[in-house]
Amino acid sequence: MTQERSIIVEEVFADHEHFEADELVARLSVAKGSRRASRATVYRTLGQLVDSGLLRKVARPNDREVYEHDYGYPQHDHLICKDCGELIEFQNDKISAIVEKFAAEIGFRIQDHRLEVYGLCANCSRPKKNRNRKLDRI
Amino acid sequence: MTQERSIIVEEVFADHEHFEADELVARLSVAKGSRRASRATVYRTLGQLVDSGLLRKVARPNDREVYEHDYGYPQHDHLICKDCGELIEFQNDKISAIVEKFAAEIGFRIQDHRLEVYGLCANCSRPKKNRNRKLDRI
DNA sequence: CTACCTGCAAAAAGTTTGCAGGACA
DNA sequence: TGTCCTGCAAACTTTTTGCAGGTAG
Repeated sequence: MTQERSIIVEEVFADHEHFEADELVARLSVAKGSRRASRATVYRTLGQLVDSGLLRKVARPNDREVYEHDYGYPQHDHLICKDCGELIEFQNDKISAIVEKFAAEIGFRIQDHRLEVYGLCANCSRPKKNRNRKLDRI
Repeated sequence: MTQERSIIVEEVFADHEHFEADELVARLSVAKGSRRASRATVYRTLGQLVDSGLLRKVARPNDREVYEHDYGYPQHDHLICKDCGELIEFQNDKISAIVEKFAAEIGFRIQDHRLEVYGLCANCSRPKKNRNRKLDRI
């Protein structure tokens, strides 16, 4: 356990938000009381946290892997807003059951799954907000 | 409609297999009776086919986008073997229904979804075959 | 003391894009 | 003829890796 790993783990588990590797790198590349960590170390440590089951990769909305806590949290999936990028968690006992039944029939051994539902969140699907958004971009 | 686009479309819709962009590029970079297409054109055309709803991206098993026909084919999802990479299609009326119900409750407007179930296919989960596989790699 | 870890910078892998010339209609 | 398309190569993005020096235990 090194200083770098400890600051990475602290930052990752400070809250239960979803995050991207690059964003974490950005937060950790500015020194916090002489503690910081480099890009390479952040990626290496994230890989270890995933391997050890503390984190999992949940989606890839913009070609960047999104991570979330996996230890002690129930299985769930995500709705992903294509406009603002928000991730909404949702529970799914039945879906797992359906998938498991099918897998059993064909002898497939499930390790995990990933359900990504794309669309527009309540906010972004309001016409007026959408129009403002588009104008803002010009 | 150019020669290049027509050969790409022909190749893509020649069968109903899943495919990766790079593999398609490889097939099309060798001339077929003076007809071929470059990497850039293949990527550009694939993007258009996805936008127009003829293709969709279904998974990303090895950091490469996997495409399949979307026009005229029923909604389905995939089991993905982590060992051999095989994609197994499976139908899922109930899953869509469950997701739609939840989305409706929170005002989320679904556009599409992607369920990727990872694990080992019947073949690869047989202990003996696995052992052979590992030895083969050395 | 030894093994493992870090940072840097360069490499990788897949995909996108600028540009100059070429094909479609 | 004008516009859109193609091919090449270079650019880009995210993530990984080689290497030389540093830290944990």
